[in-house]
Amino acid sequence: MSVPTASRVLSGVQRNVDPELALRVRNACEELGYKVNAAARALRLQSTDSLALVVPAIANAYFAELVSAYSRRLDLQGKRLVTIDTDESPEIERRQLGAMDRALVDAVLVVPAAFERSGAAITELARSNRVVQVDRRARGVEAPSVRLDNAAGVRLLVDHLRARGRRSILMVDAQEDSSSSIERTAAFRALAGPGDRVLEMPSFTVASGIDAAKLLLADPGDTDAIICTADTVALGLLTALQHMGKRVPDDYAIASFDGTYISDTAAPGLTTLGSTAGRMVEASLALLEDGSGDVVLKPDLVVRGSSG
Amino acid sequence: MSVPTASRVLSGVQRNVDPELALRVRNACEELGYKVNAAARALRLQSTDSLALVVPAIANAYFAELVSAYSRRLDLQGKRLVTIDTDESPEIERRQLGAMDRALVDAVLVVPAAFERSGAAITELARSNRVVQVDRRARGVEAPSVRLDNAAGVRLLVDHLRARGRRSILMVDAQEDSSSSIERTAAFRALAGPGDRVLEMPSFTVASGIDAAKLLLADPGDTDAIICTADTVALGLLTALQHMGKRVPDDYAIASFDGTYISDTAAPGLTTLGSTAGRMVEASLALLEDGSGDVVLKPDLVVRGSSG
DNA sequence: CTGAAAGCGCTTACAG
DNA sequence: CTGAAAGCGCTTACAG
Repeated sequence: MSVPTASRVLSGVQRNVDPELALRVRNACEELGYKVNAAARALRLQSTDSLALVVPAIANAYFAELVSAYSRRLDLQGKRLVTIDTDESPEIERRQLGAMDRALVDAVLVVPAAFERSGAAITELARSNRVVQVDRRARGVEAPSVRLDNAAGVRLLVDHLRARGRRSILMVDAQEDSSSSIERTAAFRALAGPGDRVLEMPSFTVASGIDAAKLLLADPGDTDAIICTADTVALGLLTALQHMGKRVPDDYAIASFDGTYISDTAAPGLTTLGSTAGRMVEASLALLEDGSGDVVLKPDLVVRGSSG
Repeated sequence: MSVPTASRVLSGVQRNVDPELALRVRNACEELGYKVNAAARALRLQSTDSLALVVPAIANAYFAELVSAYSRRLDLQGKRLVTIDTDESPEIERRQLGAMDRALVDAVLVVPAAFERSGAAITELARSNRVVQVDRRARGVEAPSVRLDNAAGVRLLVDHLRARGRRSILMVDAQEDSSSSIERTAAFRALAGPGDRVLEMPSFTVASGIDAAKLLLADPGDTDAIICTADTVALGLLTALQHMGKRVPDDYAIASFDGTYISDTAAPGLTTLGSTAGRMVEASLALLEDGSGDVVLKPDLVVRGSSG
């Protein structure tokens, strides 16, 4: 019963081993609590069965759902997903990506923390690892990407609100330097009329939504509709507006982007773009195989009570 | 310029290297995009600088905040945290823990998916890795644990609601087989009077909270106060009750357990137990050093508008 | 200060 | 079917 034999049994390689010997190997492992050393295996095989997913903020429902979608999908094919939270900080992201060796994960799926400041670390990482940018891009990075057609999403929401008779739309965004924010505000400004405006909050959180409601009521203008670039923000805004005596959708129609579970459970339900998590997962894993190009996903509209 | 020299430079070991040689090494690495192979390093050193955190559901705000707290804390000391989502499934948990080799992470922090069915996999893992159970325990596991004093938490909430004049309390829990659920419902039943009751929902989600509201209004009894065992559930319940024309806290006082950002942003704010994430992180990392025993954290009460 | 050598624990041609 | 040997890429006594 030699080391190579044990290896053949344990790694399930298709080379016949005497069944009785194999059984003895398995029993011995059981008894001794022996497990194959993953580092040695990775060193020898030059591959692991795990992928890394790097997200800016796991507490954001949108990213939490993305993590779940990847986890379930990869578990199905016997792979592991390790998730890293960069806390929206390009510095933490740089340190984490720097430590992410090809030897530990077969590939890295990254949602860049920032458009301007994430590029260098991701490009550096892409020198030695397979990398796909998910949901956002960073400036100047060659690695393939999967993302939403944000301009189309904005158009869908704006057209919907106008069709419902709304005249003055406020877009509530977070001034985080992300490619999706940039694309969304640019598309909105291109479509905007004189009564439309943009409000930049500090972060994609429920708290920002609440603050946005206060700012809006302090300077209501003609606004009769609101587009939030994240469900968490929309939730805070909706709740705060109601708490301050406003009716949704009567006084304010609200629509949002993410299509997370939040949109379905708010009261009234939030009109949003449908979740793209599933398609994003499939497209990014396909890009990992194939290797190049950018995938842009078409959004669709899910109408609920919040938009009237 | 030999391999050992490069190793000394790159691993920053305290052995003097000629500064000029060191510089040449660094330049060469820069140019070639060379990075130390983490698997080889782990194999040689028998340690990595990363810990694993295994949680049942990252989309649950409570766990999302726990992940963030660990991430920030470990980033500070130059370590990495890899997070694994088991989707509340003991089967996924078993596969993930089985693949989690000592060679890949220095230790595993695990929130068991289930009380009864997680024990075997965690015990098995503990044969070869340092393991600490966080927030929940699994039956029969020797590994140390950090958790909330759930009985004290229940007492705090019940006493508070009674002091506010409430007579009939409903506890809304999820029938997931977790140690915290078990401890909370047991403590509640021990304190309960004839008008108090327990409602078991399928999961710790906003949707369960909404369903709980419907069930409650279908059979209102004398209930005038509700304790939710998770903020997400409380949020769904609060929103749904308001939507169905009930006033909080006038008709129903609500209190919850987790103390996540949700409790602070609901309208009215949720009375909860204060967040223990920070203390849980510190205590669990200390246990990793020291090694044994169980830490039970004392809860405190944070009173907001939802409890009257 | 620097390099040759051993060894961490695997897997896989290769020889038998 | 089975085992001896080489080598994955590191780090660290050891010798110089």
